[in-house]
Amino acid sequence: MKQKDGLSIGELSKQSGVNIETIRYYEKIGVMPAPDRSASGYRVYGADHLKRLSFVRRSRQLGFSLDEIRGLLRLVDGHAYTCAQVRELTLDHLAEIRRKIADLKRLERVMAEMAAQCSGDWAPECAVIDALFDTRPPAVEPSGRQPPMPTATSVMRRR
Amino acid sequence: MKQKDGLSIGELSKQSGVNIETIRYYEKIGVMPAPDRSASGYRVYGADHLKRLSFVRRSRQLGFSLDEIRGLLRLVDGHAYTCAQVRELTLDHLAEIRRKIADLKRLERVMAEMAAQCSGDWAPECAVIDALFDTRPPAVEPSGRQPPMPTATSVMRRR
DNA sequence: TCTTGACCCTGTAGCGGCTACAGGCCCTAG
DNA sequence: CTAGGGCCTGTAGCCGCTACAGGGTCAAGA
Repeated sequence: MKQKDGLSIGELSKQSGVNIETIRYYEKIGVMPAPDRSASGYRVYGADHLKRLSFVRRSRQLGFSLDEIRGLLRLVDGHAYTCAQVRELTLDHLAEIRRKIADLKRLERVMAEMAAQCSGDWAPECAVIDALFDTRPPAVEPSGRQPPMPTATSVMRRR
Repeated sequence: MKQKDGLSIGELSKQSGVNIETIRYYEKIGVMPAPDRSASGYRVYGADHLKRLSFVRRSRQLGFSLDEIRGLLRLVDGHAYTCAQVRELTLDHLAEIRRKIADLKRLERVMAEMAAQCSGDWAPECAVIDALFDTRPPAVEPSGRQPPMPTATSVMRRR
């Protein structure tokens, strides 16, 4: 029953580096097209699916949101994109990345200053805590509203 | 019925700069203690609540997760923290921020290179799209698993 | 005194981008 | 014929909020 280039979802997952559950999720939200099914209902993918999924993965790694990726794919699918359109999306995204870097650098400076106040000895009063309890408007004012700020804990959980 | 220092949730919100809904959320998840209630069931806050909420707000702005903030507050509440403990949390967090900056700088470089390839003229083939379709492992390998990557769309929605 | 409107209450559902089940079916090797 | 791996659907959870719906309360003005 195996057709040429017919990949199971597991094979597609391995070749693309995208989680099986994520592939199904992409299908559900319309980022990936629904593939053919085998007689028993298994998804069967072709080379085009692999190509598209790689596109999605790479775009995600570059920080594009799924919504932006949908936009890019719409352009590509319609063969109706101009280089200028794509360039604009790219530059928008680049600006966004630079804004985030600037925000994080401000954070870095404040945190480093706080840590520097800290002797490291035991002490009942701590400069960091004092600084955090300081109710004055903090030195770090993000350039926009701050993004969800993806939590150092996600990393801490990881270790 | 107004007791001295008795703040309504709306007043607390204004003075702390934290959204009303967010204050109630903090109470629900145990970051803020449940305050007294007026006869009619309204929350009544005191100066200590304002202080604590400011602490939370400031810590959030510095990128601490609510889980980390809970940790800090536990130390503070127990009066059992050593400066060294706090310092360690701070330095962990600082390292995390620096990691994110490094990741974003890699992104910035790749995106800038892609955009530079782009003439901006109309063209049926586009360097950016080509680069995204490139299935080779991308030049940008985040140092850990990449965080949720809080989407440029949240910004685009904003405008 | 009554009415208006601002405030407050609880509870639930939604966002993005997955991940992790539960409870099943299918397929192949031993 | 059985064990195990894969696959299927559907739902619930993660974080840190935000936005309702559908009520109760309170103070100022007519």
